[in-house]
Amino acid sequence: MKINPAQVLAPVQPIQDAVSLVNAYPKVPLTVDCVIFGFEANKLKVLLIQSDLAIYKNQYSLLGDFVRDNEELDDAAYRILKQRTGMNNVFLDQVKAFSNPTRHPGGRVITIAYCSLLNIQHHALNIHDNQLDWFDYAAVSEMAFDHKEITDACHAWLQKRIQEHPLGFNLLPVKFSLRELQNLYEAILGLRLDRRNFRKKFASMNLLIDTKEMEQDVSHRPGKLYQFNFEKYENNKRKWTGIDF
Amino acid sequence: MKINPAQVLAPVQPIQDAVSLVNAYPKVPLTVDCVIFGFEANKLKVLLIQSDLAIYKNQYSLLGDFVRDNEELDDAAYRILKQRTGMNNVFLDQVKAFSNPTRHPGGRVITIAYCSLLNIQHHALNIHDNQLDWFDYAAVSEMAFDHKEITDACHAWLQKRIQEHPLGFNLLPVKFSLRELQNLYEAILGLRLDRRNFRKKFASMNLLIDTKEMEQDVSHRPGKLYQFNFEKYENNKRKWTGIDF
DNA sequence: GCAAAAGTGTTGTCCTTACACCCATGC
DNA sequence: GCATGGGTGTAAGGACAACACTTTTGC
Repeated sequence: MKINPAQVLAPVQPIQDAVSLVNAYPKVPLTVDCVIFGFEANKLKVLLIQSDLAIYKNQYSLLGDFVRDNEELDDAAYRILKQRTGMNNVFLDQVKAFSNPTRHPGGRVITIAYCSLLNIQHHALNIHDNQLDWFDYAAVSEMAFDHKEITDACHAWLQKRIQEHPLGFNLLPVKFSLRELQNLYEAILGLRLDRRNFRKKFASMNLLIDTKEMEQDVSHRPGKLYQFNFEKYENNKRKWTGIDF
Repeated sequence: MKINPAQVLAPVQPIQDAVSLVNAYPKVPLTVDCVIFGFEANKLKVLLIQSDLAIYKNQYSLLGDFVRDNEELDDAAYRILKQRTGMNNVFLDQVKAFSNPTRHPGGRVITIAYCSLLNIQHHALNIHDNQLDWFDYAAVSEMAFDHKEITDACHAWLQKRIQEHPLGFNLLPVKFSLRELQNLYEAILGLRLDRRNFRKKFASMNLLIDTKEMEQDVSHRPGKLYQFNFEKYENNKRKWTGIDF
């Protein structure tokens, strides 16, 4: 881009009317899309809906909606989550904006992707719509729009986050066994972890509360059930982790 | 939100015309804002411009612009960067979308924040506009719009990222001394690091190339100059870092 | 020779990894 | 009693934190 020196050096006229300035901006359709992860049968699951667009017949897409007038992005994502799952107080975090001009067949639509984690067994979970289904994340290879790309980005985000923050507990019941927790990490990270070292690691954190309860209805020796001590975690977060790359 | 069961169970009519669907979406003005960091005199700097809005007279704001029709967000951010600094090939990464409906006095504007890192001494750096200035990040307490919040979010993002990825080199000349590198980390992280351990850490990574050159024009014993070996880094990235929170 | 920063090693502690056996329960 | 996973300890190696003195250069 060539810069016109006269223009650069011209005295700046303050803009009196911010409203007319904003009205002169081009406007774009904006949506949020929620990548809703669950965990069941030792698999990471993702909640998808049959696409309602004819050109994506028989394909599935993320749960999304356009952003309403004066609606915060976080609120829009919560609205979708609540509407589709009936649940409140669900983990939700903004991940990334996707803006490829050809990502939507109806023309340019920019979307903000959110990652949500919820407990599939939660009593409040209420999947109303028979177009909705849980899919194995690992088995989903094709989706409508660029939703596969968005889902993969959220999965990568989750892999990294789960190592550094106690997010994973959102995918489990409030009370869980160490085996469930380890299976969760293994499913998300796609690797096997040493059982003794895994348990030692969590024991040394001192962030698991022993509920004094045991697993029920398992066909083997029942394990202890724990709760995560979010309060203690929040009070002891540290910031410096050390340079490492 | 109350769900109407009749509506839920009604057979889904595939939408034939994606274009008219998208045309029915509400549209919002969308901008990108670049938090451009530099490093000089052992301070983290941020490049700001005098606000052109009358209500923010004498305040400074980030470099931003609206997103053009069919323009990718990344491209919009690069365009702003190139236009304002004259530089290409600058580090740039999307950080977060900000959507508070009252963040812009002219009405609702959603913005996508980008973090950019550049070398203030780079020969190609060409600050055309006399409304533009570098400010100490630590000394900026007030900015137009929600730009202080955005800048702080990018700073927090940078603090975390610099510990895990070799971003910091973008703020330094291609050839730099270990002292410069350590000063950079200390400025960004806001803490003091042990010099011997810092040097040992980088030595043990084997990612610094000894240029066999020395600092010039310093009033003390000159240090060796190094380059970062980006190629080797890219080929040896590892993914598992261990659970730690 | 003095000021300023470069350059360098060791030790103790902690964390991580690898690895194997007995125990409790359901069937 | 057998299958299944629960629960546990140790030793070696690697990373990190703390710490002080000599060297080189400009002035």
